[in-house]
Amino acid sequence: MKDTASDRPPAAEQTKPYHHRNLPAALRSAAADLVGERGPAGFSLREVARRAGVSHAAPAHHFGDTRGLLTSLAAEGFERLAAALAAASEEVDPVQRLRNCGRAYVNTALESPGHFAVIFQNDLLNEDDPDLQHHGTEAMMRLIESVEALRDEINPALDVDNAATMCWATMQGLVALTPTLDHITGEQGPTIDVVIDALCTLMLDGFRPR
Amino acid sequence: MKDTASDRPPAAEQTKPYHHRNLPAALRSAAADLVGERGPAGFSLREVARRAGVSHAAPAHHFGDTRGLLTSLAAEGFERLAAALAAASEEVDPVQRLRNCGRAYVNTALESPGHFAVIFQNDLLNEDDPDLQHHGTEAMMRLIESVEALRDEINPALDVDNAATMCWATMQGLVALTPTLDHITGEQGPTIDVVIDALCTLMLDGFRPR
DNA sequence: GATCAAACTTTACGTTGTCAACATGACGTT
DNA sequence: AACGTCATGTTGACAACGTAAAGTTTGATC
Repeated sequence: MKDTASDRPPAAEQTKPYHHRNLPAALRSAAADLVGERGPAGFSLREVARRAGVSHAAPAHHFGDTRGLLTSLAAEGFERLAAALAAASEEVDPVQRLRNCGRAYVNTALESPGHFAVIFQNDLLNEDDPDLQHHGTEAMMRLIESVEALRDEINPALDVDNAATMCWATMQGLVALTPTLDHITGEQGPTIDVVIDALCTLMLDGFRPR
Repeated sequence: MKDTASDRPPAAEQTKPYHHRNLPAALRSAAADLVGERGPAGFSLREVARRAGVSHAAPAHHFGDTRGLLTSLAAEGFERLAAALAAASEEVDPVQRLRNCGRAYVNTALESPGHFAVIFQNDLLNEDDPDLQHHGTEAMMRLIESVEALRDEINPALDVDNAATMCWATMQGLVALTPTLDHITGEQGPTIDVVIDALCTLMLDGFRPR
């Protein structure tokens, strides 16, 4: 029964902190997989523990409770988003830069479906968690910077906060609704890429002075 | 114990079908309240039954299981949305009409938070439910009709499906994200009404020919 | 090498969703 | 009017879940 935990004594690649090399990350990963497969409703702390190969009470020592784990997952999602937006912001042309941000948002969401399925579900999260707020504001700031660059380029009167909120809401709405709308209209909706580009064009035009 | 169910023998307004005058509707109402209070994660079949004053297994006879009840709730949400969009579509000016639809969407969402909290959570719903699909397509058709009217007025080349998807995604994204964004940015975000009107203006301008 | 705290397991308890069995009321048929 | 039938609602049971408490193992530090 106990050889399973000791059959790999060497393989010291990382500074294996304790028994498990990195349980919190493993649990986050398993949680992301599970939520990605079954959605937030199909999530179960015990199932996550099972997939990580630990007992059902192990997660509590790192995340406290279910909300703690999902909050950590959401924070990681914001972290990935912030990184993707930062990478997309290397483009010098402000117009192209915002378009890159739009693509980066949707790509990140599609690559991390488990993270983005919980990111805006406040009833599942500890909204006051410092990590969550930190990475959330970081992502928002990346977007705001891109909108500011756009303002400086095409329209000094552009309301940055307003425009950034519109961008974010539009992107997230698109990500969240596309499957439902496809199903409602009979799997026949327009491709998400097409809608994204159309939306970016529409917003960029709209942000210009009259 | 049994007088509570028989203290109102007359008052035969509706053709009270059986014991309870209308349990399915009462359960939907209780479910909407509960989801509105605690979010989908705080939902519980037994708690809903408790609030409706019936035993914990009563809902199963009408909705099968939890998914069945939430699916019915979502269908009712789409029904309300379709009705609101229909009312908003009485405006004759196509531009003002679409703006009305935007306001109607957000108002309906704010008036029925429980319904809209589950409407796009596919992991909670039976996506193939006939009622859900019926009212969902009905709502979508109302929106498409308004976009068609706009196309006929301002731009014959407008891609209606694309534009309608953009409108819907934008509105829902706004409704879903506003609380989170407010919290992230420190309760300081722009009012939702302002963002809505700005978004409508932006879209309407964007839908015009170059 | 003994000690201590962190990491993990085990056990236990209350709640939940769902199922089967049961009771009750309404309605049509004869 | 009696009866059978089915929809309606209740009761009891069971496995899975989240969480807390107590116990066990492991790594680090003195």
